[in-house]
Amino acid sequence: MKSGLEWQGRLWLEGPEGTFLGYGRVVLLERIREHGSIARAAKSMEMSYKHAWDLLDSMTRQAGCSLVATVRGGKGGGGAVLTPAGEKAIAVFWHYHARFQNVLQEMTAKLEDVLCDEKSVDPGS
Amino acid sequence: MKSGLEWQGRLWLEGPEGTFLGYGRVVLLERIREHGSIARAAKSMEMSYKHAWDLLDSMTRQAGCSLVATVRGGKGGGGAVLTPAGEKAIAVFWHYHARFQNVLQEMTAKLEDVLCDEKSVDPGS
DNA sequence: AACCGTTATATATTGTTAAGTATAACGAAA
DNA sequence: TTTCGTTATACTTAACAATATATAACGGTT
Repeated sequence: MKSGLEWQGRLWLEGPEGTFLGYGRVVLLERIREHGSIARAAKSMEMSYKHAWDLLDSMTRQAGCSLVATVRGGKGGGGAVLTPAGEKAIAVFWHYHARFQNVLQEMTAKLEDVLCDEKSVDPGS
Repeated sequence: MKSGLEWQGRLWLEGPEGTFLGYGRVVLLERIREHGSIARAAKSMEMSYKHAWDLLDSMTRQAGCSLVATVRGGKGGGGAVLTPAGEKAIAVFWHYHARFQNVLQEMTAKLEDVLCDEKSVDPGS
């Protein structure tokens, strides 16, 4: 990384309605697992409840099943826990995300120096 | 791709000020090469001139040299052509972008079916 | 000298995305 | 039956990004 530049990227799983599973959505799922409610999960990542709910709604519609099971009323007012599908979604995403990051890192390592000196246009290995 | 889902991603080269080189910026450079002016390049991709100019300015500052050489006044009012650095930027980006797309395609091919049935949480190979 | 389409730059407008706010329904527990 | 914090939903406001518009400078050509 002689040039001070590095390859970066975003990864998401594309579904029929656009994004199905991406970084933010997976973090949201993890926060729900951690906090036991959509409201507290959203607050913990400075996201509005509405936005969080919309994301979950989008995921649920595209997955064909709920990734979280919600409860209204009752002790504590209700809450939300991950379904097995929700757990799997997290695991699958991080699995591929790790690969993805490795590729970016390799690409950065191979990135040769500078554009500005009068050299060839060969992009490298 | 049994599930109808596919991995998608965005790739960019990160510099000191954020994005240095990404898909849209590279297409802009190519359009400048094609049209010979920033104004026509921007119009050809339904981008405002200002936005195009800002992108070029950002690239120039981060590269440490101009990726396009501009001329004001004169025949036709002026224009812009790519510098060798600009040509190299295009070549480098597409080189890595192709790799990147290959990885996404491989990942999609390995993506196993569905989240919703009661199976293991194993993310696959 | 006047003209032209461009670069370069500033300011205003639009449009989109997310946050903010409000309200109703929920239902176990006190 | 009242209370509680939540889910679920609608509506409003704010933040941001990009477009749109405006203006000056440029300099070869006519």
